[in-house]
Amino acid sequence: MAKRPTVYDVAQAAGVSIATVSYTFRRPARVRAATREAVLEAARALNYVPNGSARGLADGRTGVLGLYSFDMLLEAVETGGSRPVRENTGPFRGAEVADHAFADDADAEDFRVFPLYVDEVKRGFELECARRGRTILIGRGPSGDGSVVLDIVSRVDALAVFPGVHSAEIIAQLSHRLPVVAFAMPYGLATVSHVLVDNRKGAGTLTEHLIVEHGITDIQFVGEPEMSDYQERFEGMCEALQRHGLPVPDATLDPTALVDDRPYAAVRSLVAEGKLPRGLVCASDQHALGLLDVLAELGVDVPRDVAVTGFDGTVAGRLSSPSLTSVRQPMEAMGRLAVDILMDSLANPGLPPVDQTLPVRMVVRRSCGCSPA
Amino acid sequence: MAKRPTVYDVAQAAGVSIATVSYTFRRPARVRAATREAVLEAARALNYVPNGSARGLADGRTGVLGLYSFDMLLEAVETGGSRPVRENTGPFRGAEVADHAFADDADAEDFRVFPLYVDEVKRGFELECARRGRTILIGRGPSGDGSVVLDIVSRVDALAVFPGVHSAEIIAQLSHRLPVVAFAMPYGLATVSHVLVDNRKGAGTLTEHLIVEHGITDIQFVGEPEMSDYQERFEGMCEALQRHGLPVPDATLDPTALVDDRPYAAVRSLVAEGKLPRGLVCASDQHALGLLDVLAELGVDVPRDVAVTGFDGTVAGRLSSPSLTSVRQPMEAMGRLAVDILMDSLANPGLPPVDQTLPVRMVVRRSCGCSPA
DNA sequence: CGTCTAGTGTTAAGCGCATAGATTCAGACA
DNA sequence: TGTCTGAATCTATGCGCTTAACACTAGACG
Repeated sequence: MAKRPTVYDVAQAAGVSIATVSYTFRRPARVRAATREAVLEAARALNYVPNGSARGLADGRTGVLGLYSFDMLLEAVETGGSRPVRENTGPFRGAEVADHAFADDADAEDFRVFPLYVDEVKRGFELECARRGRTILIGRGPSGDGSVVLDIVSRVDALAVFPGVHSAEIIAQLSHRLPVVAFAMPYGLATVSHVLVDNRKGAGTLTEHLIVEHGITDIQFVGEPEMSDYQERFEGMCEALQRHGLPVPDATLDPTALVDDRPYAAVRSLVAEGKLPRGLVCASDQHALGLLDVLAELGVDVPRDVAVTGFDGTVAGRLSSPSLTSVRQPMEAMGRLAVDILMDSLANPGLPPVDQTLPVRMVVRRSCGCSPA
Repeated sequence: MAKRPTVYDVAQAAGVSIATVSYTFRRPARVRAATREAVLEAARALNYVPNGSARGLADGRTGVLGLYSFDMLLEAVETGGSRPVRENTGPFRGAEVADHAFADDADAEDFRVFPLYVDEVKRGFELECARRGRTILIGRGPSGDGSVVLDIVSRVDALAVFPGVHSAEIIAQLSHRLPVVAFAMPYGLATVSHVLVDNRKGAGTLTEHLIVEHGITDIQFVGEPEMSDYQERFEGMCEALQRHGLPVPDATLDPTALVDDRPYAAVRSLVAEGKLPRGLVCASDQHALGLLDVLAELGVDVPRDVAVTGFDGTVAGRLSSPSLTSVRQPMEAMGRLAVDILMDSLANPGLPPVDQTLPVRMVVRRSCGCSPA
């Protein structure tokens, strides 16, 4: 690779000082038209591109927005995602891949692992950044570990994060160095902005649908209570039950509990005991899909024996059998909104963090017992 | 935001020179254990994070891989993607968005615009980078314009690009400054590596399926010939026809040609003249979906009146009605392979660029006349 | 004992750019 | 002609880090 020309080279070629070269690019108005042309001409001839690192160092900003995911993959597996995600270690050799590019195509083909909720939000973020001509630095890492995200924070002006289970502390720390917006939990961090959705209302709407349209009166919730989003959805369900004078479960069915090394222990035992409720509201589409697998395995028919609902509105729920009644989040808008918030914080430092909650919308499909067109 | 601590602060706190601080992080073995601990302790206490820009400037590398798309969105619209993509200008206001987050939910909901081919490849790229603990700089911009990509090249060590129609020259230029790998065309650039798929074989397989399984003997190709991938697919189709002694069209049906401001002029007139062939092999799933819309509008039934095939194997083709018989590209593998190639080039400078071709696989669904399970 | 070596730590010189402040220069004006 | 002003350009410094080169110390070894 050729040595890259610098301001010095351009300055020499144009017969000016490096300051003039810099001003030509950063504050063209400050430079006489003729001089400016000469500089641009020289730059063009030399194929000059300003060095991003040097710029970042000199003026203290990078012009880049960061997007970091505390990895949900592992978590997806743990929560009973049907198929294990590809092991994330060891070398990847291109030469070898050509021969079995479809080795685990069952995964690739069935869109069950992509695009997930995160991916659609990320897309909104990218689209909005592209619209504004901004570039994005993307990274991801295990939920507990801060090393990768630290590598990022020093290269971006602001950061959006998908929090993991154990990331609250790290996120709080980051927010002291640069503007941070978190998708969903952990809210309550006073120094972090949040893009949220109306979890309560969403879960409530689904629950009422089961009650009103399908006459179901015994409903339980599948999801880990320790995630605040899930907690809110659980509460939304409970509130709806309450409004209708129905019994309210005092705990969720934790899908991560194992029996014989297999997830959904609680559901399995309910089935075994013949005590499965008529309705199961799940914390996410991923949970619901995992649940469908388990129920199929146990010979329980959905929706005949039990109605199941998801949350998110991912493609996977549309492709499953039966297709998933769910609540769709405005993911693209969420991603765009995050950019909006970050740019605002950059433009007006000192602005306090903001929380914005977006609406969700029910998507009725087959897993609840409806058979839409 | 608090002022960020530097090596100087850490050095002072630990009672050593800045060199020792730097070595502690870069070459721990060079520092006595006790000293190292002291430095790490001080760094921890101060919440120190090395500045990425300074590092990049000092040692000439950033540790970041770039991924750039010469924007396909506009192109997708032009080629008759059914729905126009959101206009990409004007401000985006978060405050307002809350009220109509689903304003154009028809788009969001029907996964027709996401994930596309590019998105799945990008995912593979991201996964592989995550696996290696690398961060990615992502950008996109209009096909003719180099300004955004230039902003990127000075911040990354190597770059993968989705070429646009008019990007060959820019890409060639980039490849003189850093390792570049291009997905698909424009190959022929001697300084650029390529990740390719077997377009000929893919299109040939589809064509033979139409011939052998469905007894179709008149087949034409829908796609712009100026893109070399499409050209190869066209040729693959022609070769298959030839092998079976069938007539070979001498040109493709260009979907961008307009009649009354509407795309697919060629197809429209064939229909009007009652000369529509029995088989239409499309350059991509997007083309095929656009075509399905047009045919539906014209009252032509697929697959009864005409068999249609796509290329790529995107979700959209799975959700369309009828679902799309297509060829699936190993997109995740393609993305991973690109990372592999770039890392190799970085590890062994001087290595010549490589071209790697991955296999594709036919996915039979309903648009060809089959009715799989 | 003097010399060498390996192990540690420090000094100092950039990396390429932005920009405050100094300098120069060309009118404007008295 | 002398002075003042504003525009155009330059000089000089620093952003935070890496690293070659050097300095020092404590054995090892002849």
